[in-house]
Amino acid sequence: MRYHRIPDETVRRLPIYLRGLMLSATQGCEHISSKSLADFVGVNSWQIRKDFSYFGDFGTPGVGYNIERLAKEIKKILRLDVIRRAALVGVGYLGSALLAYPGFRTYGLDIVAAFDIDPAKIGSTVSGVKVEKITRLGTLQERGINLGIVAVPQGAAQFTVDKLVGVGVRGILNFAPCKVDAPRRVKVITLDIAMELARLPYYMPAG
Amino acid sequence: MRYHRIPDETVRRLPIYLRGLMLSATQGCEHISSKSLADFVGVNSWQIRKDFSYFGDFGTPGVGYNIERLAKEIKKILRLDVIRRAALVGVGYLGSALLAYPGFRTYGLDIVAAFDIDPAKIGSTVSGVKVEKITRLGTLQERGINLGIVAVPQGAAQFTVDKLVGVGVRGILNFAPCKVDAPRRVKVITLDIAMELARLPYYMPAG
DNA sequence: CCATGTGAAGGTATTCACAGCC
DNA sequence: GGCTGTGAATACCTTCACATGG
Repeated sequence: MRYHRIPDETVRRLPIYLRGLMLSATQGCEHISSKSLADFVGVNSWQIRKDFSYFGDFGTPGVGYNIERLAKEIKKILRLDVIRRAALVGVGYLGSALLAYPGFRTYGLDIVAAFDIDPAKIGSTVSGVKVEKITRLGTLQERGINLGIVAVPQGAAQFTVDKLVGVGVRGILNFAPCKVDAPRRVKVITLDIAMELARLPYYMPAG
Repeated sequence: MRYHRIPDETVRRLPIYLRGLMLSATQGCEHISSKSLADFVGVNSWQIRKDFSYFGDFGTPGVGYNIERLAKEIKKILRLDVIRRAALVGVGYLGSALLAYPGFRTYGLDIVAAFDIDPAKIGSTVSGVKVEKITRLGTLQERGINLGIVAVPQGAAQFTVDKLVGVGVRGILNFAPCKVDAPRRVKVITLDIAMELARLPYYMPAG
């Protein structure tokens, strides 16, 4: 089944696999079986094989998958093969935490610009990134930045998204706990942290 | 179809509905139609009606849903009808951001304790919560805390989860970018922020 | 007339089981 | 023997269409 559209759920898991592959690459092995990778990342081995089957034959029966080759392919599919430059809007507690977070580098993602509306913050440097006036968002395009991260209060979220869309951003990660609208050509992923915590009690049998 | 298990995907959406309902409650209306709620939260109206149908008849044909009654029911289903007390482990950038984040209160969730391993942080107060030595985790049970939030570096995540499980925590929100194991009676939700950003480029047509 | 609630249909994702290959 | 890749079976979720009720 070589040529097939990749299901969304598979795309969601690809970064997990990629992380697992990169980690096991540091341990000297050249190949990894779907079973070992399964133990590593917490996904069934048959699910892993099925997922990989959507985009080609990367495994060798009896041996496993070539770690480096597979990692490279996953990066290519996720379009992470080029370094991705992102801009952060909103340098509050959460924004500052994101600037300090080393995890983005794992995927070749880099937050290279930060914007805020608060004059007290503008001009300061947070985790090596200088905070700029929000009116300077217009410079994103010429700086090759097409990913936006929204970490502003709920009330400012739609306005911020509109601005980002206006300056050519193509993908937005929104941390504000609300629905935001954007043209279809711009992909928005909303990540509401409180919501995740909120569904935890449902799964706690009693008490 | 009155008595039916609620699908996981519906449970995932319940907090969205709850937020929408609480917000529209502040606008004076007593009832809301599935169509209006749909515009509000970004979910189809038929999906909303189907979701609500899993746990009872709350709507009145021709009128809509009673906002207060429905919100109360959703809270009950999610077990958010009692205030939930959570403990945070790891008061770094992300942990501090979580302590300052007002969004948890929306769902009746409250971070009432914080722990860290760094002597420089212990004893200090962050957003009104005193940072305690990690060895004091044993006091959670008597303080009625059964939710844990893990915001420690990857290398300390499994250790932290083990500790939390040991002191009777029943649900864990893990921000460390790795799989963590826990007994089946403890529900773990892992939220890897970088992973969400990592799948964004896939959906960006070109460039 | 308007909006809910729900069977039925359609689509998507997961799991299984095993043929095929190293 | 070990492990991949994949059709088939199953489970799950979404969408539709409309009967039912206020």
